[in-house]
Amino acid sequence: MTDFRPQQLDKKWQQQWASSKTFEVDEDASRTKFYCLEMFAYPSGYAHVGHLRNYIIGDVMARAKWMRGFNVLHPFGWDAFGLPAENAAIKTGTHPETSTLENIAHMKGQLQRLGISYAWEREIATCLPEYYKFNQWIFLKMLERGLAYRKRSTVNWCPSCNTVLANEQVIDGACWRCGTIVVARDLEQWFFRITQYADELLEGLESLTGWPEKVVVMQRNWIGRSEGARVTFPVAGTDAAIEVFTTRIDTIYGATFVLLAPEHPIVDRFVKESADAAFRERVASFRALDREARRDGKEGFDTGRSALNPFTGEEVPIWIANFVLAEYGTGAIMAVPAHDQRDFEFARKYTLPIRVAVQAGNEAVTVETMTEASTNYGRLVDSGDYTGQEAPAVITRMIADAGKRGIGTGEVQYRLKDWGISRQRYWGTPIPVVHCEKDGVVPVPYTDLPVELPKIATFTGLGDSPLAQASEWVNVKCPACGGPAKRETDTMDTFVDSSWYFLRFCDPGNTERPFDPAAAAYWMPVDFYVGGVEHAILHLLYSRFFTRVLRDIGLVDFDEPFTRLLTQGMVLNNGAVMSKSKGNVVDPDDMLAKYGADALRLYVMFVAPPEKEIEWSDAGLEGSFRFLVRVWRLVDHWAETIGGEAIPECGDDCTDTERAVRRKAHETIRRVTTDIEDRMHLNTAVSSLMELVNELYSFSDGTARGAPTRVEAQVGVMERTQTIAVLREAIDALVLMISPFAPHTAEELWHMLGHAGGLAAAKWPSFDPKVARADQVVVPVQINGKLRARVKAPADASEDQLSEIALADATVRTYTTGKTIRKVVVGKGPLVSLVVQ
RNA sequence: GCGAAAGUGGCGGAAUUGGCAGACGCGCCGGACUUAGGAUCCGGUAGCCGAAAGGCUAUGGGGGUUCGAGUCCCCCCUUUCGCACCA
Repeated sequence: MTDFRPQQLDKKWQQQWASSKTFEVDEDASRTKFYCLEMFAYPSGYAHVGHLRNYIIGDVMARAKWMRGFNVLHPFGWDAFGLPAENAAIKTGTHPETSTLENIAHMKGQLQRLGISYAWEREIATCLPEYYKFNQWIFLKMLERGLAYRKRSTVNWCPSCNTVLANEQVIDGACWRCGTIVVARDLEQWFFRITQYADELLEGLESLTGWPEKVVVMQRNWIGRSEGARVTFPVAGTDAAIEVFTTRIDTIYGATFVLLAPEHPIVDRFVKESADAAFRERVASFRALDREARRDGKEGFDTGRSALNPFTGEEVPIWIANFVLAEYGTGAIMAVPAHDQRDFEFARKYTLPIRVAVQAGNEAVTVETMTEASTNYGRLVDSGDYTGQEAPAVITRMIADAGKRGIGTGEVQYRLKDWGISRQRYWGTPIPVVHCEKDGVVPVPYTDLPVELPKIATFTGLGDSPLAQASEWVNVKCPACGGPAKRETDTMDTFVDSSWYFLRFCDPGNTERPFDPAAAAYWMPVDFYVGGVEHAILHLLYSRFFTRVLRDIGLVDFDEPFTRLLTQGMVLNNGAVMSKSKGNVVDPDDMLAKYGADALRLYVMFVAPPEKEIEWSDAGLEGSFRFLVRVWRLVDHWAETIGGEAIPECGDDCTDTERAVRRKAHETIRRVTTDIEDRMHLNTAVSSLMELVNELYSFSDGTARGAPTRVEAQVGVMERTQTIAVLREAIDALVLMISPFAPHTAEELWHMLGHAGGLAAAKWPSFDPKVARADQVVVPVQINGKLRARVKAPADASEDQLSEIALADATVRTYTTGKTIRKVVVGKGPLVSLVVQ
């Protein structure tokens, strides 16, 4: 008996994989590629077991694919720029670069101790100039194409992080990272024109059949396409006009007032022209409200002005309302209280007129009786020439008429905004432009890339942009005129880094371009992508955007970067997500010291399907460890006896028991293979392997103490070459199939079984349906819907034969004698169902 | 409020297309081996009735379709997640 010492095996095989470069790959046109990727990590310095789950999921997939003959790219890297390192520098004085590189080294060690099969020579870190040079390269390309542009705009400012946030980084009016309430601030910013791709990003979702529906829906909602019309309402008594966006132009005869966002530009004019100090104040106080406060209730006030409804010619009052969003549509709406719930509430609150313009449904809607807005489409009433016509056709007609009369036009609006990428931070990619007094914004020439981050010694956390302090770096000659100029001191949002890193892995050493298009053509798209659902919108949408931009630049020739997406569930402990502050983290190194990497890997895969959240359990881990010990003992027990035997041909000379073991082995191969490859049910794959082990134990009873086994107790049974061959086949298959989950143990066992060469070179076992098929099947018999008997039948029995056998059965006959058999159904399974009366 | 997913033993979870509900594991109970067992092996373990054979009841609740429903349809309850004035 050889002892199972997982810690030694971990070390031995990890060294072996590293020294023989087992997982390093090259393009090979003769082989089918498989690109398996887990979302790269922010190097916080320490990963608890909750962080490790998706790497294990990816590794199981990668290793299984490897054995199935694919050329597997399985790389890893670091999302290494970002706020936490800079915040730490402010606190401790440690330079972000120092702490980041240390953190990377530590976390890399953690992943290596888990035995994840990464092609480490492709490792990338976004904070290195070799990488971010190409953030800058892509930025310049986008600038050339008008996809990167500058605009002055109100942005979200986090007073705590001292930086601008993208819309997507604001959650419920608060900073996504620190939770501080965001305030508005006006700054000159860089934007990526993602809205130019809005329709394409939306349509592309249709093709993402390998993504969870949930994520597709979230993206669709985020893009938020809506078709409608822009209609012009002239302001009475002036040459000005207010444009509104509406999806319900069919209700325009019911528009009884116009609402403006407090920030709407025309409000400035009203304020300027107004002598009323109270009016000014109300405007100012409305503008000061954050999103949170505006949600509390619908508030508004009259501007004293009125607008002309271009369809009716009627004058309607103009109000300012807190719930009208300045950043959506035109920042102004026509209010139709009869047919919009929000307008209805507003009208009732301020007793503004309500007028019905559409009748939907059977019961007529009247202003007097309605208690809520009637929002369904229907037949128009009191709508001039359009009266009696029906939506949606009338909408098309009204938009066309508005166009002819020059009072409106069809328009599509998106909830999606252009992506603000400027960050007033140090630890990020410098934006490669200079500001020249004479030439304005001048791009840094490609030949001068990368614009390297200067070393800054002290981090105060005060001021707008830390880079502004590095005066030697800031002051440069203008690339265009040679005169004095200043570098841009903002850095890029780190989501830029992560929007194309998966492409860099295809060719991480390229110094001329982000990557070689030929390499990307071979490896991309990513076949299997694993990561947290928290990236369902931002990272995944930006990556889809970047992929299209790079396509238009000519670097890739596909649209969608990720074919199949798996969003793994979180790991909870004591009902909560693991976090240091909650004090419920489980340290992987503790677990490795106690049980080894394989038990940890196996447990995390077995306890629940990958996309579900799991609750950490020491007892569960212990159970997985026990299972590995069982496997170890089984193989150890038989290794010598069964060495060198060929795969059996189980003919008539095999016993029933032998045939049963072969059947179980092949059935397990079938189940594990489909569970891993088709269904991603890794938990049931493991349970199938456990069943096989149980079967082999009852066959061979491989106890630790060498107690007489059942098989050995039968005289002469071990002389049967068939027995040995059957065991050999089953045990080989077991070790092969367990290897993606428990690679260290499997490598050692494979070696013990006398196989030359590592498992990565071994072939996944193949399933033989002929072997898996039983000669006899047990057929359940239902009588009036209740299970009453089981009968034995030949596996290839026809439906008629099955009914015959069932009806002849003694138990069945106790239910049928003296009664009429009304119906006999033979179902899949097979199964016989009788209706008896 | 809108949208999505889910609800199965003491627990985590199985059940692939409508076909034997509870695989597999944890826990618990019993046995074997033992000076000992928290090691290992074997067996049992949804609930109720029964000595047993067996029967009855069970997949959040209520209806329906079907020879047959955890699975499909309708209504309701609960939980989780996402979105939340997007005109």
